[in-house]
Amino acid sequence: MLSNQSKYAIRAILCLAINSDSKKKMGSKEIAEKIDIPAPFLAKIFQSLSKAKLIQSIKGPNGGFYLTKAEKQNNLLDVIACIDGLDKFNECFIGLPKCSDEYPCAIHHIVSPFKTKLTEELTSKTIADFAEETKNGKSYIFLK
Amino acid sequence: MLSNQSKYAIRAILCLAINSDSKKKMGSKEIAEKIDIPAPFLAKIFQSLSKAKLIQSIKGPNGGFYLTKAEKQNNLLDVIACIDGLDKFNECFIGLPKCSDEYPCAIHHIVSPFKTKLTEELTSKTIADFAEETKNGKSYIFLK
DNA sequence: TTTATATTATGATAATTATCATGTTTTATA
DNA sequence: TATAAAACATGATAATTATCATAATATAAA
Repeated sequence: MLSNQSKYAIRAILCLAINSDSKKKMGSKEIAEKIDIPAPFLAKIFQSLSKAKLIQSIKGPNGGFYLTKAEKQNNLLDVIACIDGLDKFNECFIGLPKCSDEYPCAIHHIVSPFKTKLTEELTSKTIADFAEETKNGKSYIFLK
Repeated sequence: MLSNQSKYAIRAILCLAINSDSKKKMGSKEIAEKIDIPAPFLAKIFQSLSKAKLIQSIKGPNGGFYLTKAEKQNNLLDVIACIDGLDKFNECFIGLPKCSDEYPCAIHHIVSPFKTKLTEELTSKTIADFAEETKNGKSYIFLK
């Protein structure tokens, strides 16, 4: 349902949301180390996110990545859409090319409400919201 | 969460449950064509299922695959466990190596109840149950 | 006992995804 | 203006997954 790339992107962007702003940028290596994922891979992911205007990237000394206030108001489905595309996210759980409420797969009635709920959560809550929860110790983005 | 192999395995074993018994076996090619998946790949999947005693395979002329009554009482999580293993099925949605009720990821509270429910459905309902629903037109295993 | 049919077993190829490495460009600052 | 620190861009490698092909084995029936 999600590629590793998307998973990493979500964790990384939450990390940025928590620790960065225009005055306090972060290097991709620093973040990669923090959330324990391969650094060059994250660099590549950040390029995609940057092109899609989901994160800020500043070159040169004291450069790095950060999120503007506006960008912290984006949601996580934007991130998934940017990396994986939404087709992958929406595909049928047991791989039917067409699976719908009208012609459902065997477990559609379980998966469908979940996906609805998840999609709602991933669109209605902002990155800032998720970051806040993590700050408050309600959830985590790295666990060794 | 599920590999293509598991997805195919589920659809194929349901196809078997619906169309086969000890007197009416099915060839793997026939099934592959019916549910529109690559035939040699299904043959490989059937080997695994056969070794795990989840399906019957009879060699020679008029041979083929089928499910005994007992095998129709198995559940779909057995199939997933056989092909992917349960680790893959249970892994965190955003890839945290350790994600639990105590130390949850950002969306654990959504994913966790879903997984509980899905696991329950996939263990409590038998293959025969799912097959019955498909026979009754309540769900589908192939849709072009 | 031979033959045809079907699975079994194994390995080769292809495609995708993930990871790593390198050189280029940008830009703040000394 | 030179330098160094950082992202950018690109491509190479590795690992995993999916797909395809072929030879071996088993067995019912002629």
